[in-house]
Amino acid sequence: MSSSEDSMCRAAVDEALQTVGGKWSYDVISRLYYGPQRFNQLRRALGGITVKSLTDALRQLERQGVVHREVIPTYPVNVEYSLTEKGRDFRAVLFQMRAWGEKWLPGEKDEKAEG
Amino acid sequence: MSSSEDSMCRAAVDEALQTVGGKWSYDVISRLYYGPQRFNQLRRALGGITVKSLTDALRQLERQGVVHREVIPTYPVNVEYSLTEKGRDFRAVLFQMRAWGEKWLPGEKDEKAEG
DNA sequence: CCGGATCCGATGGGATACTG
DNA sequence: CAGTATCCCATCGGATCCGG
Repeated sequence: MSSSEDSMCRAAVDEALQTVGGKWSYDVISRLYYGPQRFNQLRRALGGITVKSLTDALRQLERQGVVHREVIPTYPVNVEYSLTEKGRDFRAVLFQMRAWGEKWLPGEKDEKAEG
Repeated sequence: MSSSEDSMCRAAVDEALQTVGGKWSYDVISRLYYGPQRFNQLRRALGGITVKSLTDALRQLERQGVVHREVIPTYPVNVEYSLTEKGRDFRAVLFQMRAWGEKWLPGEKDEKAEG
């Protein structure tokens, strides 16, 4: 495997960063792990997020193929958002982030193994 | 144990996001994996990064305990930056990001220089 | 109910000048 | 060499109005 390629590494990591980089990206993705949700359903779940912020976040995730957007032609229109396989697969990244964060969060760990 | 806590999950993931969230954070960390480096050494390695951007990135990483800053009182002053254990441990996160990114990057499926 | 359009304040990153 | 201080602009995120 490529062990010293910086450039291609960059692009791959960048893809992940764009996915969770936004302020609400993580929250949106987290909610969608519970299953498909409609727009205002997400809005309510995320508390004080504004329409534009949520739209932007969803559009970004959609462009990356992380989120799938399905329009259900009822009246009024219903739009359902769900995670794609790529999105579900992203759990591994979040999990790793969380593991690292919890391990090194300040103050939470008293035992400072001096090595 | 934390199996379904969203809030603490958030804090942990947030810690990771703050670490790589900045535009240059990833590049700085990557360079430091090669070993301790001085300020201008980093600057040159990172190409067109400005003084302020590099300073900001390093300060942020320093605050989080990811990077260690050591002043060597020579003349002129030398300052050496290196990764802490927390920083070195972050490789797992970057690795996971990279793995996911490479797996799902659009169209870039073909492998290069396969032995 | 979903979300596009627009204005606005906060923030981040870059360029330049100057200092210890 | 290693920054600090300052100004500037691009982008982000939020609020509001409006249309499908």
